[in-house]
Amino acid sequence: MARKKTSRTTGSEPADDARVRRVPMRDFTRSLPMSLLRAREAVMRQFRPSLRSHGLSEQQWRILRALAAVDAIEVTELARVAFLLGPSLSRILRDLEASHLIERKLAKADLRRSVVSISAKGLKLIEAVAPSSEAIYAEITRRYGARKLAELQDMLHELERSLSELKGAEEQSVEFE
Amino acid sequence: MARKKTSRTTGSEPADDARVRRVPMRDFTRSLPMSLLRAREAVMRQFRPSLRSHGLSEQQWRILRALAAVDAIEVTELARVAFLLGPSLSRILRDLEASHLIERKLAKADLRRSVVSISAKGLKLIEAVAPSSEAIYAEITRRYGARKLAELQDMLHELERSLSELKGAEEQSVEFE
DNA sequence: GAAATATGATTAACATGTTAAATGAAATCG
DNA sequence: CGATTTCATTTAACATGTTAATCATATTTC
Repeated sequence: MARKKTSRTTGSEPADDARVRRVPMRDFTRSLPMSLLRAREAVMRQFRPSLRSHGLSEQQWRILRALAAVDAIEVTELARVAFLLGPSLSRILRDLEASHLIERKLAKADLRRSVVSISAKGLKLIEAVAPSSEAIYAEITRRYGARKLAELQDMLHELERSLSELKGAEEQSVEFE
Repeated sequence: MARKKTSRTTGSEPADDARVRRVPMRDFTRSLPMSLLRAREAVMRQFRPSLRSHGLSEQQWRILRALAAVDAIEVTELARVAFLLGPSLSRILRDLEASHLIERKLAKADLRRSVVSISAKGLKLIEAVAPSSEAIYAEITRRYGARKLAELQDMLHELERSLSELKGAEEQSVEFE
């Protein structure tokens, strides 16, 4: 029974008991998801200008880098390593193919599958972007500390690992609705 | 063993045997942005089913929680604490208001600003979601370890802090084009 | 005080995230 | 075999991310 709307008068300072949080929870600005989101944004903010100057989105860059590390790869596996959902990947591959940065062909053993590889043009683009990308990464490492960075990565992977078996607490208790 | 692009007359690429990576870079699947992305996804995967069962998106939940902690807040400040861009926030507030989960009024001192607060219905929703949310957070803490979790948070904040002054390495060298 | 400028919020346009449905091909069942 | 089921990918629909543009109000400048 919040009575905040009753005071549409000038007094933004309510005369009632409102004004303090009514539902005590952890300070969400310090929650783990928020910390991870902000940290990631702080990192990506460093890379985006460089990528953008080459006309690449963060996701396109992930895909090209994944492709540069292999000869060819199936779409499903590419989704896994680039950490993209199928529909997003499908659209981005369509555009990358139209830009001639990648190439596709059907897997002859299984016509449902298609196999993707990076083109010469795509490789050139990576070669153009890589120096600044590496320089930025080096500067981040320098600022934060190489040892600390490695430790952070270990802790992040351990977090991932420790949650990998969990199945989303009580959705079972509601999923029948 | 498919050597797919041997027949390309791209010229610029040497005729070396493809199939291995040609552009040596760090393994991007272990890059800091990817580690942060995967860790965050592993965490959010735990919360999403519960939120979804109450018809809430992750962003809507962030907004409601931010509003529950204050009496009222201006849109710009809300964007800052909920870590959302203006346009996203604008759309979500429109929908939350239509659902009567929040209320808005103009700031009388400055008619450009609007002030948002959570409604009684919104508070009830938070009270309904909070228990499972807290339980999930507790389980994550239990699995990963409370001390380790606190340490991880510290390291994430320090990463954020150490990058806060950086301005995006060499976009200056390209931004005039 | 009127014109110019700056600011807060929204809208526009397009890319991506996300879930469900559709499509086409392979595998399995009968 | 033929029907059904499973699987890989795409398409559809809608929410959100992201940058630019717009709109209304405030502030500044002259």
